[in-house]
Amino acid sequence: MEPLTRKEEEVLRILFKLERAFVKDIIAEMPGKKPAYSTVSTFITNLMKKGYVGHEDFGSTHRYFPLISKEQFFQKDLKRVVSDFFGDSHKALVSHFARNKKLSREDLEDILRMIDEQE
Amino acid sequence: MEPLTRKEEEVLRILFKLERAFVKDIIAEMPGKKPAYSTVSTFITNLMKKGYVGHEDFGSTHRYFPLISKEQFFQKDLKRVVSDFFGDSHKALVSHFARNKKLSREDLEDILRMIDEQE
DNA sequence: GACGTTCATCTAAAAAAATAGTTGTACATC
DNA sequence: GATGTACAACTATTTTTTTAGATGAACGTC
Repeated sequence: MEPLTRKEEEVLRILFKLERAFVKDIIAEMPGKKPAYSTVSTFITNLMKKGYVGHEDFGSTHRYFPLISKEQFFQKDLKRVVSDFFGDSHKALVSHFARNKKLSREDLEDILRMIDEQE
Repeated sequence: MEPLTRKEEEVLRILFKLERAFVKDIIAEMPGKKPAYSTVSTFITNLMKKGYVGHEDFGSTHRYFPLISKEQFFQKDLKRVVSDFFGDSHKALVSHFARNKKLSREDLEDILRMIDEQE
């Protein structure tokens, strides 16, 4: 799939968050100084050309939504973090969270139970 | 800290991997069509100006190394994945790994033991 | 049905990023 | 000490990205 520029990515992330949105909704979600309507509109057009975004007609205006899943989109980031930072060890990543108190004993026990049920 | 361009990031990631490297080592690590020496050299210069990279003299040449930790650098990616993809739940991320068989029961049990020892 | 508003689309401009040529110096070799 | 090589530093060019103005259509409203 064609790579995205930074701004295109930013818009797509907002679209994941909003699920479905008009251009003005996207602008509202953008932090700091708001870009011009046509600027954001250009990003959307590019995202559509590249196949990441679709739209549905809503009167004479369009409502946009992502065509790929969050999972697909974040996979490359996740992979990179796991491979480059944690040396390809998922376990190392989980340990990191546990050490930094982002995960409790209870959370992990819940997940173990989930594994058991799966089997 | 000043943001990096895509290529600058790429070079910094290679530098994390190699730990210490000459320009030619970095080029060797770059996939696909190799850029000119001076191109990579420019990226390094930018990384130095922005404070991400340092160098030590080695005869008349330089050996470069990262000035920030991997952890610092990957933190923003990790945060983004956890917040945007897993809705700020570290547990959701770990469950995801478990479901996709990236983590075994044994791994999780090891980590639980680690938590116990910590207390 | 004229007038204002909202929006998509087209086009163009400005800014930033990527790329590499050139130059001068240090060092090795013969 | 002339010649060649390797490299840093500087500069310039090309390409890509970001940005937004202009235009015209659709729609509401008075």
